[in-house]
Amino acid sequence: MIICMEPIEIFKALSNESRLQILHWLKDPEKHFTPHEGIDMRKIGVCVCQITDTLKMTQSTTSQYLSILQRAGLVTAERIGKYTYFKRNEEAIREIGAFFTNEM
Amino acid sequence: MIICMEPIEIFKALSNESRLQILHWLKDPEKHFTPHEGIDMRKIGVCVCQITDTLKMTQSTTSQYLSILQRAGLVTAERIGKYTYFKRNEEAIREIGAFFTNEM
DNA sequence: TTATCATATCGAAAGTTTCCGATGTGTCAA
DNA sequence: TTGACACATCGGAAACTTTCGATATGATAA
Repeated sequence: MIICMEPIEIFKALSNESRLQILHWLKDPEKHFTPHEGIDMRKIGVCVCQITDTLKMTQSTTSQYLSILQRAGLVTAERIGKYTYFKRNEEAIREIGAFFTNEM
Repeated sequence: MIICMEPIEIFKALSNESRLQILHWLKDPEKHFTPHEGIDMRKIGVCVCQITDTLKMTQSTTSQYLSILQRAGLVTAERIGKYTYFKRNEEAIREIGAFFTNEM
């Protein structure tokens, strides 16, 4: 187990339709977002404003939800210039799947 | 997918220390409960009053938590005489693990 | 049939989550 | 160096969850 998991934090983060939605969109970012030029969405991520648009909630709510997902370890953030790009933490998600299968 | 899953309901059910605890105890019932005579805890389950004792919360809370776990499909209940025996739904739990690994 | 035990359900106080608008902070371009 | 944009954070109203005690329901035994 490389990533330190707080199962309750993870399950809480996943207990909300919008956050589940975001995680799902980020699985296939090309389908749901337009890339910034020079940014590979799959490698770097998607910025908060694009997620805000797709989510149809305020920037404030989107930012909070992303930070809940980040604290749970489900996504990672990278700031480039004025944008912060979020992408799935596939390794952590795989480990949670394994945890569920083996420990639950 | 045999069992109909509501991921949000499942994650909500798992977002609570006591409910996670119950699910964990039921994995190895011999370790945490005393069997009723003639009842194989692994096959039939554990009654609400024993779970109440181990949980150290009221009967009312325990009963509600079990019913949340049941609605999420994580446990099943069987009434025998005046007792209701709850046990893990191993198949559903396995499917949730698979769902997590494949769909999340 | 009534008393008793096991369980479920109701109603409520306290705590948490959801989601917002307003405001603060970091970055870049003019 | 200021204006504008992207993002984070604060404070709060409404909705939901946690947990309880009281009470209802179901089953059995006397």
